[in-house]
Amino acid sequence: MESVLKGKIKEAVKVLYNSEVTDDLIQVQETRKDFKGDFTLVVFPLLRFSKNTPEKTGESIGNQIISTFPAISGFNVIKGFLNLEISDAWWIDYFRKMASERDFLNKCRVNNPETILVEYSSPNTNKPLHLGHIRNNLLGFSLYRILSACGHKVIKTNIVNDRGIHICKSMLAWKKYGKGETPQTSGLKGDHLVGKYYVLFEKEYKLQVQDFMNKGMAEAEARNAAPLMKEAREMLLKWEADDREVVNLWKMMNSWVYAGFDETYRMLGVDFDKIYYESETYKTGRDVVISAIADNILYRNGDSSVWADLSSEGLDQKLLLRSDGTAVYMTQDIGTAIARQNDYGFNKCIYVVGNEQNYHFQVLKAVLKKMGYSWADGLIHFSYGMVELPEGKMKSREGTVVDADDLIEEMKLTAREVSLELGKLSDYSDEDKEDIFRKIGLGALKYFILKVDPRKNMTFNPAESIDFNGNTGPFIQYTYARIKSVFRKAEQMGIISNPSLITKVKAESKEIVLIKLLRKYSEAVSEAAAGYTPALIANYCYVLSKEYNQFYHDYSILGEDDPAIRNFRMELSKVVSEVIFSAMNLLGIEMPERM
RNA sequence: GGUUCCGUAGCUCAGUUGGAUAGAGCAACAGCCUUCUAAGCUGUGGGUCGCGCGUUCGAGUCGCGCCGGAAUCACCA
Repeated sequence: MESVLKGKIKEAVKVLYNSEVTDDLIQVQETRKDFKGDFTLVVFPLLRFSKNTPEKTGESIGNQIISTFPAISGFNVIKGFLNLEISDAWWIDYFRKMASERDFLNKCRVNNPETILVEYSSPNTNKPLHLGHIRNNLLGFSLYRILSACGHKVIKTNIVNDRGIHICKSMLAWKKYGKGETPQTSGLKGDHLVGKYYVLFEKEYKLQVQDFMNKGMAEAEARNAAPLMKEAREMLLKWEADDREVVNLWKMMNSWVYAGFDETYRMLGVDFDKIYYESETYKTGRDVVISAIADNILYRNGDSSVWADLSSEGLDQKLLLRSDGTAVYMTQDIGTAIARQNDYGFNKCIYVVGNEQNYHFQVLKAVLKKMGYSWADGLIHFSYGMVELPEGKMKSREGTVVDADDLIEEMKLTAREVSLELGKLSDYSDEDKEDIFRKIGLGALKYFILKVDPRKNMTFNPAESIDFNGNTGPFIQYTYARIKSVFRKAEQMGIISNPSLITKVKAESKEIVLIKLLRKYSEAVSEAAAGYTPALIANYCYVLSKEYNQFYHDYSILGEDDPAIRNFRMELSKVVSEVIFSAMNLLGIEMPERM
């Protein structure tokens, strides 16, 4: 419609002022709610052609268009804005096509699909997932759904940081103090069990450091000298030397962690197509780095450490191999990126990683390009903001970390409480009820996180539990469940709607507003994909739900006597429910049929 | 100190490529269930868009400078 309209305006300007206008001067936007009309032409840029006042210019163009374009039923001019009114008949006809063809779900498909890897989650194997990981996982998974909806081939991937000194710490503590404790014997989830020993290590280690410091040692020295740290380092060396006992312990404890993670992922409803392990990819990175020295791309320092000089790219010197030859984080990310390009030949690889690593990814890209990998242009750091508590950053040392499993459980409990209080599900089996509680609790959590612009830091206040009213997941789920309820009732009454029977009924303004909103769905998905912003879809869902609830409140659907109007309202409701379902699905949020 | 990001109502957040009188929710207060689900709907109050200058017919949005906050600048990950 906009492009047709722009064409007409262009014609009108030519007829009126004998001037060819470039497209960028024709600014058509949706008319603001508080004015009459559907589309608004901003006339200021056209004054140079009309050589007249904004009001007169608007009048002339409006008159010219209304006489040549039947879809326009009227217009008004306020200041420099020409508000064009589209006839209800046109909107209803538009809706009839939309409802009949049901093509609103894939209008956002691109012409040239790409192969895109989305990396998200990226946990360490020494502690359970927390709220920050939840944001990460939800963003990554939603991005996968959104890009897939646009027709891209998307591979969900994860990089597990399963090696290094941190995991040796948990292993060592378990060996020393664990007395053979397992998830089975303790009843603890595997990741929590391992996390417990990581915390225990830090606690004992701190005591040792303090002890040395009390004897007059400097802190840095004490940290190095503490026997626990020495032992952990020895363990790491043994691991790198493939020491059988250490490797077996490592495998066992990691398997506990993975079982724990899998459960959290299952609860969150996220999964992966391909998981990479740092323990496997760091070697590739190391080999590539070493061969790049021979090509003079990288250089070796006097102490035999290896560096990249990125000063010509406006960056700094970056270490890639330590003087003892071992790999750093950057090295393994180089290896992983190359492995992924070999495995999938991706056009883009999107890293869902917190904004604290902005510099890291700038360097990663620069190093790969320096090494001659032109595909490195396709590496994209989807940098999202931190989740903070009212008193600031979450700190594991101070025990202020919000545990993922706890939070999920809490959300389900709250959903149960609210639901039971409202008592609308009394005829459901316990199993069905629990499933609904889960959908609502998780829906509230996911929406709470995804509705915020990913780039921004966000605040989570544990004291005020996540809301179920207003701009929330359950509000949107409720809107959906209401529509479903209408159709259950319709079935009982034997009323069936049919999109092909939509005729030019007299529509209420709220109904036209809904049609306009539905029309914008694919646009919202495209924009969310282009800008990597699931929040746009969340906001779209809210606006649509809010508008529908007003309509629902003000008008009767099944109680409407005029069969044509009833049919139209039923179809309108049905398409709204389908769009809500589909949009929320892009956020990974499930919809209950009743609640 | 260098670089990057952020600053909108008491709180949590929206705000399209610069467009008209800056919007929601929560919290507070006042209403609406004999009717398709009240997890809803309606209304009231609440703002120096951090501050200043500039570009423009027009700036919450763009540029520059301050103020405030965050991240990063490791032979950590």
